[in-house]
Amino acid sequence: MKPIKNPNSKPDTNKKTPKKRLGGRSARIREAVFQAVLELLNEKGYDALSISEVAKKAEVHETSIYRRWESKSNLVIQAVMEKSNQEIPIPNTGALRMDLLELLKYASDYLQSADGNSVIQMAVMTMGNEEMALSKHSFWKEKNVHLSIIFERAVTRGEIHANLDWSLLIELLLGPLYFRKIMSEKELNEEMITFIVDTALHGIEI
Amino acid sequence: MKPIKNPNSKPDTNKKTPKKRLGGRSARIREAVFQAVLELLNEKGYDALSISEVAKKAEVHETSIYRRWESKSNLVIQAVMEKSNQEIPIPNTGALRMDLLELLKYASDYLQSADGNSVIQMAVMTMGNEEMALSKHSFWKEKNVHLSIIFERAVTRGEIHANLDWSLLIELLLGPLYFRKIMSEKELNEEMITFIVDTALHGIEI
DNA sequence: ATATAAATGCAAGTTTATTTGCGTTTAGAT
DNA sequence: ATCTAAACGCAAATAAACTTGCATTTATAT
Repeated sequence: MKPIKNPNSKPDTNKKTPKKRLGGRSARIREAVFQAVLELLNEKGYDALSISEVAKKAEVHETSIYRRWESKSNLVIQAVMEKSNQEIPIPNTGALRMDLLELLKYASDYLQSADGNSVIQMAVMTMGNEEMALSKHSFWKEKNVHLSIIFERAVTRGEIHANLDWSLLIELLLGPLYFRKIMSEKELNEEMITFIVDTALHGIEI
Repeated sequence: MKPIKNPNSKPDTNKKTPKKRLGGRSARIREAVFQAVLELLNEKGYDALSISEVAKKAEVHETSIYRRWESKSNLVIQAVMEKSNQEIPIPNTGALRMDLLELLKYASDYLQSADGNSVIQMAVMTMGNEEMALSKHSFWKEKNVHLSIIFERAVTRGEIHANLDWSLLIELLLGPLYFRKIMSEKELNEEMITFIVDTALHGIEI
């Protein structure tokens, strides 16, 4: 017999919220579904990705996906954000120029990988979504703070001025990579990286 | 993936080719549909946009849309590309720095408008689609060529070397704007534009 | 003006996406 | 070990997206 909710009952002030299941089968399904989403996203792009295909690839019933994630966009965003949560390795070569060359090499490889593709697609999808844009922004602020150590070390070594706005510099360095990746068919190669780093560093008067 | 039909493609040289109708009712419907697409794209975003809604808003039967544009993605990219086909006004102030400041100001305003939003969404949407990516790439190559006049004038004035790779420079200038627009909630302001232009110009040794 | 067939409208179809009801499995609590 | 209900699988229903055949309109060539 189905329990009937009494509309006159007092609101549940206790912390007796429904006990979510995070382990076991639920966790396995979550992983399998996210994995399938990322593979399909890279294979066919967001537009052509279908829930039923995800279900087939993850060997999960599609009803389960509909009930847990509500919509395709929500599902994809969850999958991509979890995947992109890995920390960026911060180079520490002892010289700013070399650090930046390594950083941009890493960023290029990433952008040209399946995961990088997904991250870009997700970033743009969330442009119109207030709530999801918030997560993305704070996510990027964290990355930004994380990258600042490169510039702090450079200040310590006396390579740059302490009052340099390094967040602007990061945008100047990474922006062109994203731009080329989105707009052009050209690869993100050594020549481009060198041009960006050297122009930027010379530009800020090193 | 579905075969893509491009209504804008030039008639081929074969004499037995069907004679396309470009004027009258066809043109009116085309305009009404594109207008509806752009409005709905800004209102609800790509994901939530449906052909039937477009048909209703444009007062056209949805069958006509399906037959002419084949797919949602194709329809949207055609509409956005036509809209973004307005030529970029090329500044001609007599000095490269001022030209670039004006160019980036224009690009910023555009990126922060409804149309700019659509263009970015489309650009990313088409990353996974071979055929559509081609249109986008040649579209951007044209823009690139169009922008080159700024640098040709600067060479004539002796402001930069003739062998400067200005397509790389364009990526360095515009990339950061796109990057901030996609990843951050910060506005594309004067400070950023000045930083980009001055760092770039100083970087390439003006 | 007339003829031709391209483009559209309309009324069906079909196929894919999404929801719902219900029985089964199982994570987490006692 | 046992109990409870969250999460799942399955089948069947509904809704939305897309297609097709045919009649009508109309852009364009003659």
